[in-house]
Amino acid sequence: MARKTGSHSDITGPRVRAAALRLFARHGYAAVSMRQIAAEVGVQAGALYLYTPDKQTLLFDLMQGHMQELLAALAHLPPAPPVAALNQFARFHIRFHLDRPESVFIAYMELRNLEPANFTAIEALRRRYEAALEAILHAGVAEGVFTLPDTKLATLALIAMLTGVTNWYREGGRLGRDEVEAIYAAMALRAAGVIPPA
Amino acid sequence: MARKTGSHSDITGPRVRAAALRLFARHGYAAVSMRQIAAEVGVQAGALYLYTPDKQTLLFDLMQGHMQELLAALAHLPPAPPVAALNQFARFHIRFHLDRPESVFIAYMELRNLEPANFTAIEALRRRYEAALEAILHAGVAEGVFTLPDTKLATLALIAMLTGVTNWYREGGRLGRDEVEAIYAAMALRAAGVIPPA
DNA sequence: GTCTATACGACGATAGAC
DNA sequence: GTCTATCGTCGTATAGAC
Repeated sequence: MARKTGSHSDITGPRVRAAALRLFARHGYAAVSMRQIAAEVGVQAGALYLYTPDKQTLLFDLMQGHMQELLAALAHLPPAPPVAALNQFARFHIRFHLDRPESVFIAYMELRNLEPANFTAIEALRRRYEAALEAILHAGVAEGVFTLPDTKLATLALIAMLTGVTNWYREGGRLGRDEVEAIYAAMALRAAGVIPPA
Repeated sequence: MARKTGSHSDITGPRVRAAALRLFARHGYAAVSMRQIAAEVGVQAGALYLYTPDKQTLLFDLMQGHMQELLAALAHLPPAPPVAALNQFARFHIRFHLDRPESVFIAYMELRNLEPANFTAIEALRRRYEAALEAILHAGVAEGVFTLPDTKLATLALIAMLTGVTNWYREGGRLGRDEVEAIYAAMALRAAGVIPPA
């Protein structure tokens, strides 16, 4: 807040993205103006265009970054047999999403505000994530440990259920993150037809 | 399209709401202008204000109407023991939501665009719906037919799973509505810890 | 790298003619 | 009941000073 001029290109860029993330998540892409983002960062509106060619690209970069981070983190999960893999996937999904409520909100709600070419790119990333879960379900059905009439539909149903956690979870609430993770993972396993050991 | 003037108050009102519903669902409340709605109806922008005091009220009326319709339809389900009641609820939820994809989309995505007082009113209606499902789950746990560590959390997880159907279902796709209903209901029952008879 | 100033159009909403 | 015309504001994006 001290100096008003000078060289800040390496820190102002991330701050622009952070402000856009917060504001888009809270009010929605269409409802947020470039002037608001600039005010949040502490610069004038015109200065934003040093860091992004336009508002649409700002949205796309946030969404693409989120999806790439998600896929990169997913790739670090160790291989496991189907039941353990589904349990691991569910817990990973809950944890990852609870860590980034704002990015998640944008990734799911602002799809329709992407221009066609950008939408296609994000959809492709989303499908790669879904394919990872479907592979687990498919393997489990093949091994006879899951009971699922349709792995494609089950994939979408499970992801919707797990992602729903972001609609209500609040830090410091009745349940801790580990408890929430455990309960959701157990429900996911049961939904897949696994009878739990206990 | 024929006559440009005359008395239309009884049909123009519903047409305004229908146009707003379609446009809000497709592009989002904040991204839709009163001029666009007017163009869709075939009147000038100023004429819309004969049917709604402002844009915000238009959104609120759509959401409130949707939730009231949902609760009214829910109230017509016959009483049943927990397992049958959950099966019936899941099928009802899927069917109702597939019948109104646009209203559903708005009801879930435009909450943040409601002014505080309107938000509170819609939230109260949503909670009444959730309470109906939780009552079923609670009764089932009490009778020992459901295995759920937390009925509140399970309520939200199940609703998220079931509502997710609207994200991908398209008329004329691979699966018919009855099949989708059956598969989701079976997954909901299993997630609640019911071991299916088959 | 950030500022001020501005171009130009669209916004929600209203007033008054018909 | 709908129109045209308009108010005041705000939108994205750009130009040029420093």
